[in-house]
Amino acid sequence: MNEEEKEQENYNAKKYRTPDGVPADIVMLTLTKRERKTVTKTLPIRELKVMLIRRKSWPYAGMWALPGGFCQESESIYGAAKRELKEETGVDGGHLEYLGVYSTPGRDPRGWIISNAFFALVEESTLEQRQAADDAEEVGMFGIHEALDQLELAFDHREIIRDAYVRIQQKMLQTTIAKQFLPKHFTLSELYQVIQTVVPEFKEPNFIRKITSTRSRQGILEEVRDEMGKKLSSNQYSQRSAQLYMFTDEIPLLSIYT
Amino acid sequence: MNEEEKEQENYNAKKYRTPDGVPADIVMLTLTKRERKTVTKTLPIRELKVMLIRRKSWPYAGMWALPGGFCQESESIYGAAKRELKEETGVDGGHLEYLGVYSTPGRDPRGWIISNAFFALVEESTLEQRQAADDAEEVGMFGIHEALDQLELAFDHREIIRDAYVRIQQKMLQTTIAKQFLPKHFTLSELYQVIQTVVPEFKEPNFIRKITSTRSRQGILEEVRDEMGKKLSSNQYSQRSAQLYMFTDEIPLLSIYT
DNA sequence: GCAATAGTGTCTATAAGACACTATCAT
DNA sequence: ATGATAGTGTCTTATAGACACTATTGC
Repeated sequence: MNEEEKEQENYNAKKYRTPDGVPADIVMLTLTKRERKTVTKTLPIRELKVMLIRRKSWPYAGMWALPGGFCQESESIYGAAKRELKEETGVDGGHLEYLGVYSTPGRDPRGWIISNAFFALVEESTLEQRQAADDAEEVGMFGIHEALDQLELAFDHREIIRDAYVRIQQKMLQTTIAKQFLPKHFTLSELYQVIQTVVPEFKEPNFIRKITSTRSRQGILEEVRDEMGKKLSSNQYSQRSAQLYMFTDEIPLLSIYT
Repeated sequence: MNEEEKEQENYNAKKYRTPDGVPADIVMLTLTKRERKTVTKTLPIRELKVMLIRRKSWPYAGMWALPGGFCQESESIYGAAKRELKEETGVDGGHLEYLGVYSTPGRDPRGWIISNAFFALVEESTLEQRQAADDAEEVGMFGIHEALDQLELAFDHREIIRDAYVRIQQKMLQTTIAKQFLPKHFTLSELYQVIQTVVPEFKEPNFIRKITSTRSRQGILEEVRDEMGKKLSSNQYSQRSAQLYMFTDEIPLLSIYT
C-alpha cells in the first residue's frame, strides 16, 4: 500500500453530519394558446402557466408543489432533473436550465434537504396529455400569477417559482429563448405577443419596423423563403398574410456601455 | 398522536443513499493594480487574478484548488460561502454571488460530494494580507489565464473557474459590477480600463463621448460634484485632470429586441 | 515647448419615435 | 365594400462612428 492509498484509507467521509438528500425540483412552464372565438382570424390568447402536483403525503399533504425527485449517486443533478422531466412529461428534449440552489435551514421538515431548482419550457400539448393520462397524481396547470398569489404552496416553492419567473423574463428579453414558445416559422406579431405574454412591461409600438430596419437586430431573425428564394408568408392569424421569420443562430452580445 | 405526526414518524430520511457532503467553493477574484514606472502619470496596469490554495492532503495533494468548505446543517449554502469568505479573507462584505452546482458523478474521490460554487470580488489589499499572514497554507494569486491554461487544478475546479470567468465577463458588460473594482469616484478612463481588463474584446474608441452624450446611458453614471455643485476632477492618472464619476443606482434593462 | 491624456467640433450614416398612409384579403 | 391586420412613407430627433482638433498640465 503506497502513501496515497494509506491517506485514502484514512479518510472517513461520514465523520460529519451529511445532508439527507439533494433533490432536483423543476418549474415546468408552458405558454398556452387559446383560440379566440371572433368572426375574423386573430391571434390566440396566450398565457404563461406552471405545472404543479398536489402532494398526497406528509409534509405539506394536500398542498401544491413542484414536481421533482431525489438525485442519485450515479447521476449529476442536471441528469436527475432531465430524468424527472422525462418521467413527468415523457419528453426528452426541450429547454431545461439550472435555476439555483435552495438550502435555507428548516426549509424541509423531513430533514436537511438541499434542493436544486430547474426550469423547463415544454409544449402545451405535452403537459395536457400528462394532465389527462395520470390519475395517480393530481396535476394542475396554473397561471403564473395565480400560482404566485393565490395558491398554498409546499416548502419554499413560491420563492422558487418567483425566481424562475424573474429569470425567464430576463431570458426572454436577452436571449432568443422565445423560440421555445414558437413554431419554427412564425410571424412578427406572434413573436411580439409571446414576448409580451411573458414580459407584460415590454412595449414596442414600432416592433415590426424596428426588427426589420435595424441592422444590429436583423441578425437574430431571418425571413423564411422557399426553394426558389421567394419569401413565405402566412395568413393563419390575419386576413392579410404576414411574412414568416425564423431565428438564426446569432447570439447578440448586450452591454450597458455600448 | 395525530395523523400528521404518525406520517412524520413513518418517514425515514435515511432510507436511501445520501450525499457525503455539500461544500461551497469560492472563486475569489481581484483586479490587481500595478503602477507603471514611466516618466509621466499614467494608468496602472490591471490584471484579473484568482486566489488558489495548494492542497496538502489526499485527494489531489500538491495541486491548486479553490478555497471552500463543507456546508453545515445550521446554515444555508450561501451562508457557508459567506463564512468561508470571511475565514479566508477576513472580509465580511464585498460581492459574493452564486455560480452553480457541480455534481458530475466521480468528481470527488472522497465520495458523493456535490459542490456549490460562488464567485467573490475582493479588494486586492485584502488578498495580499491574507497571502502574507497565513503560513499554514500556501496561498497563490494567479492571472486568470495562467490558472486556466497552465496550472494543475484539483477536482473540476478548472471548469468552475472557467464558468466564473464567463459569468463575470457577462456581468461586467450587463451590470454595474465594475463598481466592485473601482473606488467610489473614478474617471471614465479608469472605468474603461477595468472593463477592458475583464473583457478584452470590449473595444469602444469613442467611450467617453458615448457615455456622456447618450441619454439612455447617462443614467447609470453621475458626475461627482462638491458641496457648491462644482464638478470634481482628478489628475491622479493624467496630466490634464479628468472628470470624476460615480455609479447611480440605475439598473438598465437590456433587450435584444429593443 | 513638448508630450501625454482629456475632451470637443463636425460631418455623415444610421436608428428611434411618431403617425398617417397604403396593401391585402376573408367575409 | 368593409373591417381587420400587415406593412410603408415621411418627417424629426437622437445616436454611432470617424477623425481632426483644442485644452490642460507635468516635465
